[in-house]
Amino acid sequence: MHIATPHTESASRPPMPLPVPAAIPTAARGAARPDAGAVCARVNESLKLLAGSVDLQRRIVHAGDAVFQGGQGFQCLYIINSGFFKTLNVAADGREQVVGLHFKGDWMGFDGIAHGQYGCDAIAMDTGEVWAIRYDTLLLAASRQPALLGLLHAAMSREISRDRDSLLSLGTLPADARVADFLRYWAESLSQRGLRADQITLRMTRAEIGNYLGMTLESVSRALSRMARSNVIRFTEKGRRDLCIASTEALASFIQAAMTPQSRVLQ
Amino acid sequence: MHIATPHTESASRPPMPLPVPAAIPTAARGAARPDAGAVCARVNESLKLLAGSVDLQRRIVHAGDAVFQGGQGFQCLYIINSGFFKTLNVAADGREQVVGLHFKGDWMGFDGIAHGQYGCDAIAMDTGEVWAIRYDTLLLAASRQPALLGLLHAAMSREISRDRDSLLSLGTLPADARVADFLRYWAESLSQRGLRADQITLRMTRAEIGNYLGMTLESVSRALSRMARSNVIRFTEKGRRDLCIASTEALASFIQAAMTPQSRVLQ
DNA sequence: CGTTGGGTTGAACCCACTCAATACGCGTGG
DNA sequence: CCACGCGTATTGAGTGGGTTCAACCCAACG
Repeated sequence: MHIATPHTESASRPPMPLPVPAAIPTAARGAARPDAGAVCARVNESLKLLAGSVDLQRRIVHAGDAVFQGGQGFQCLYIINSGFFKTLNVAADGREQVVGLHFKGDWMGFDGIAHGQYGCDAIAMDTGEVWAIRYDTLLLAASRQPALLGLLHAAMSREISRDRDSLLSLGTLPADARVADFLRYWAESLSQRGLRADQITLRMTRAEIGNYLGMTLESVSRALSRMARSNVIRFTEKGRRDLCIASTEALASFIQAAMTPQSRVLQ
Repeated sequence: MHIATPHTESASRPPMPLPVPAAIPTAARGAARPDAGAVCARVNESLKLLAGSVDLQRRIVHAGDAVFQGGQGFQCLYIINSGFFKTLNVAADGREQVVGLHFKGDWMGFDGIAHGQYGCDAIAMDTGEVWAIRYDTLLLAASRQPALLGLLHAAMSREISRDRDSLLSLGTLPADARVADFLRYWAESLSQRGLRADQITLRMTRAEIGNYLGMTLESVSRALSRMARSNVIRFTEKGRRDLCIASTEALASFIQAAMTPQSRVLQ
């Protein structure tokens, strides 16, 4: 695989540098992960900026409420101020799948911009607050305050990156590793919002988790049981939806171990 | 791989406080698919608008060339004027997967906006031409010509929708159906660009297709063989990478048949 | 020619699914 | 209070779809 030559252009403007390094080491590729504190600060700054400069409508939602539904006419983007949300994609033949999990500071509804109507359902997983911002109003405000445009584009860009990470996980990891990676992602999202990440309460049933990860609820249950047996996680006495993560290193090594064929050492 | 329905919604509350139509019929959800002619017109209009109002650099690439690479500093967005491209996502531990296929009129590089560096590799699958547009220059031009912003946002929105459709396919379809759906998507993309969609030449090896669809190259080969045996596709005499699609209806019914458990009727 | 990369097909294995039984927590109503 | 139903979770047994390993074919190419 060799880099394209910046072809000699006829009507090329003089100052147009295209820096293309010859090779990028694999280690440096995934290194773009910012630390939790910085992300937390960015989230709060963004929310403050939005609240101070755009006309928005606050909305309280409860578990099971739909913020919007697929097929509904697009008008608003939604920013999460608090709570946990999932987006549900539905195919024409009825297949449906959870395709995204969303936390404080995340935006929802981007898929409505192109088609004029939302492409999936956004469902609250517990009580929370979302800010509805009319897309046209946002664009108007952004023309006077370019920082708003930066927020919008960064949020869309992050969404695309995240979806591709999900694709990578779905396509290359076995079931146990997918479940572990799901917990890692959830914990990382919490810690990036300034919440404690060692003790997390899943807001989804095993069936929902399995749907999100492309497997059955039994496989999810077995994976969690194996992780508990390996002391990677520990269930609290409150129920089987609250669990403690011993250490992120243990999680990572469990994922790595689950990827090798001869794992399944202890059931 | 059949998944239990995630709609648990046990906590259904009477009020439903949002301006949400009570129920959206499943048939109306996926009905947002515009016809091929309209898409083709939109693509050409967009390219013309861009070429006429933004400072861009044309670049010729050949099969295997990288337009940009993950980890490289973000500066430009790339619009495809001709050719076929794939985007490759690479995890920190070395796993890599094709996460997107891109055709004329598509944009690439969105994932670089948020993190300041690209998150995946963009590779040409044959000879083609991309237009490089500096992101800051584009924003500047958009401030005087809001239509440019509309193009950008629509392209990002479509990218997000497309990624979610991929997630749905990976998570809910068995191997044979995924391969068939891949062909359907490819043919649809061609027809939306005004190219003939009944006779397509795959620009990927079986291994690449399998990687994109989360399966092995042998499974891809077997799936294609079964489709050929079922007269859903037909290989041309030129080689095993060119094939004819008998009819889109046959493709759709093959996908549907592959989803039911008791398929595998004829080997 | 021999070599190499891509593709197909068969056989055996195994991970994840299906089916099933059991247990647990919770709200409801007798 | 307990009984009951319901949704959820766990675990086992058996099956099957997809993988792994292998052999083989074919076209391109030096």
